[in-house]
Amino acid sequence: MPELPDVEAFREVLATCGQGRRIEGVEVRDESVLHGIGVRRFVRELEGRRLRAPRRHGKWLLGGTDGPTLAFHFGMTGELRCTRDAEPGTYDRVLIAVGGGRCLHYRDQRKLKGLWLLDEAGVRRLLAGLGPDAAAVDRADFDRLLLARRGGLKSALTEQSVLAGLGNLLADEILWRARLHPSRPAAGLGEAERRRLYGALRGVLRTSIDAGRVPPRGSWLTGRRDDPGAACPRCGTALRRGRIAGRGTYWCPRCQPAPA
DNA sequence: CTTTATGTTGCGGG
DNA sequence: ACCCGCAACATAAA
Repeated sequence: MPELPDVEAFREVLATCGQGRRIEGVEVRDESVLHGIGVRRFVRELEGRRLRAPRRHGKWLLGGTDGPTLAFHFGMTGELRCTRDAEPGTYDRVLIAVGGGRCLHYRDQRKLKGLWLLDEAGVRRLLAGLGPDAAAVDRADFDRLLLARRGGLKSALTEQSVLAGLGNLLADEILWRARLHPSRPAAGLGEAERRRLYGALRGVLRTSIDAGRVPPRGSWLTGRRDDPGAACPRCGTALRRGRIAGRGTYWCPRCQPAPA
C-alpha cells in the first residue's frame, strides 16, 4: 500500500498520537522487523524518550525524539496506527505505548522493511541517498534531474535516489495524466512536456495526499489496473499492460504514444 | 502449482 | 559510470 501519500498519512498518525509525549513502553513482538539493532538496546534507547515532530522524506518516516531517531519504512504492506486499548493483531510487530492509553502499532504483513534507530549521522546518511522529496521538489530541480537522467521516465520517477516518494501506481498515474509513455527517455522531453509532467506530479500528489492514499477512483488510471481489458478513462482506448523498469506498468497506447 | 503484488537491494551484463 | 532486467526478501491471494 504505502507510497508517499500513505506515508504522509502515517506521519500525521505519529504526530497526532505521539508528538510531545513520552514513550512509556516498547514491545517488540517480532524482532525481524528491527534493522541493525537488537530488541534489548532498541527498547532501552527508546523508553523514556519524548517524541518530537515527525518528518517524512519520500517513503521514509522519521520519528525524532530527544534521543535517537526512530525511522520507519513500510515496504509494500506496512502501516502505522494509533490505538486505545486495542488488542494487537497478528501483523502488529512493534507496539509503542505513549501514555493516555494511546499506543502506536507498527503493523506489517510481509516485513520487507521495518524500523531503524538512527543517530544524527545515520539520518544524514539516509537522506543523502535519496533524491528530493516528490511533494517538495521545485520545477527547476525537477527539470535538472530529468535532464541528467539517461533511461526511461518510469524508472526515473520511481528511483528513490533520483526522486523520493513515488511508487509504481503513482508513477503510472502521473505519466498517464501527462500523456507521456513510460519508456520515453527522460532527458529527451521537450520543455512543454516537462512542464506537463511536473503539473501532473503536483496534481496527482495533491489529490492523493488530501485523500491519504492513491485514490482508487474510476477517473484515475489507478482505478482500472485490476480490471483486465479496461478502457482509458479519458479516451476509451483499451489500456496496455507491460513490464517496464521491472514493474507491472499500465498506459494508454493512444494518449501515451510509444517513443520512436 | 504458478503468477502477481503499491517496497528495496544486490548482482550480472550491456 | 550508468542503466536495465532479474532474483531475492516474506506472505497472501487469485
